Amino acid sequence: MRIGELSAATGVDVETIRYYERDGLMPAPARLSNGYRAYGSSHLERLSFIRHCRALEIPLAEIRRLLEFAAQPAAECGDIDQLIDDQLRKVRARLKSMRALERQLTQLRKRCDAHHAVDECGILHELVAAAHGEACACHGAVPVSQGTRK
Amino acid sequence: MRIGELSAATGVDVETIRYYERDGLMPAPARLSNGYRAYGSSHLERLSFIRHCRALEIPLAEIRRLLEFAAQPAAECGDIDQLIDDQLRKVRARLKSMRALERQLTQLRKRCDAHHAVDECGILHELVAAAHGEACACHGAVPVSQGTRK
DNA sequence: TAGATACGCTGTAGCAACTACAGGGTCAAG
DNA sequence: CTTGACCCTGTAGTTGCTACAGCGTATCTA
Repeated sequence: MRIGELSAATGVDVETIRYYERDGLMPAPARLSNGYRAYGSSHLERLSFIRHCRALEIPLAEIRRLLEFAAQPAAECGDIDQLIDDQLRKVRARLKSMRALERQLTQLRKRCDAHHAVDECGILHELVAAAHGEACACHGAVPVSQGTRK
Repeated sequence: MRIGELSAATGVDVETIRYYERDGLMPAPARLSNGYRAYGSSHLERLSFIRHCRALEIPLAEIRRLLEFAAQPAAECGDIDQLIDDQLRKVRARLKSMRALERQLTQLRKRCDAHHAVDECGILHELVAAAHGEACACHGAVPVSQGTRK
């Protein structure tokens, strides 16, 4: 299988596959005489595994750990449970802050339903009021600065 | 006000304030004779405004637009409504995918409650099964690849 | 057999929004 | 006069990709 076929089979972009290789998540495959990468079914499985974990938003570093565990069948699996627990905790915390966010934005949106001049816009007023430290449930309710990720 | 005081007053990291200046979100302040930045109350307000918007996870580019609107009080505010609507849409979409994510992870976590050997770990088994293309509600239910915000 | 097109290769730079130095200068207190 | 807290600039790192640029290779058609 060449890289384009692997890409088509998994839905993972070609550049992303090469990136995973550079990053050490995918083993370097054999090469054809022309230098093209030649993948086998083990690569396809591994890539699917990675992709599935990514769908669960597990970071690459953790996926790396999972893959190491999978290679050591006799080891204890406590760390795996831990890893999934951590991920679940992260997701739940994020969920909580997103819900607060939605509430805030919905409220803000209600402040201005019609089109009028900017200096009468309830949205901007509210945003500016917040800058003056007036009633505002946002600050502190939602984490502001982190590696944002997305 | 020196940068450290502005930082303490707003809770925004000193490095972040300098970053906002480089990025053009904060105007370059006057300098003291020793080269230290000297801020006034307008800077404090502007920084609070930015911070409040960031708490709503409005991207810096959009905040820049909001600040431009605020400087033109006579303009139409339709674009502001639009901006908040867009943000709300993004947040809701993300919320939906996070909920799906939480369900998946919770299910996965149930597969392994006790500590045993890795090759008996239900979590890893399920993850590997997914790599074989077996029953899996994740793929497609949750967006996998993008600039990962967060 | 030439040319178009699609695919592959490496290597580097860009995105968002910060964060973290390194390597220096300034200032007040003890 | 030294210690420590603060400030400066400039650059590089973070995460997970994505997008070139500039090249070679393979395949199909005319």
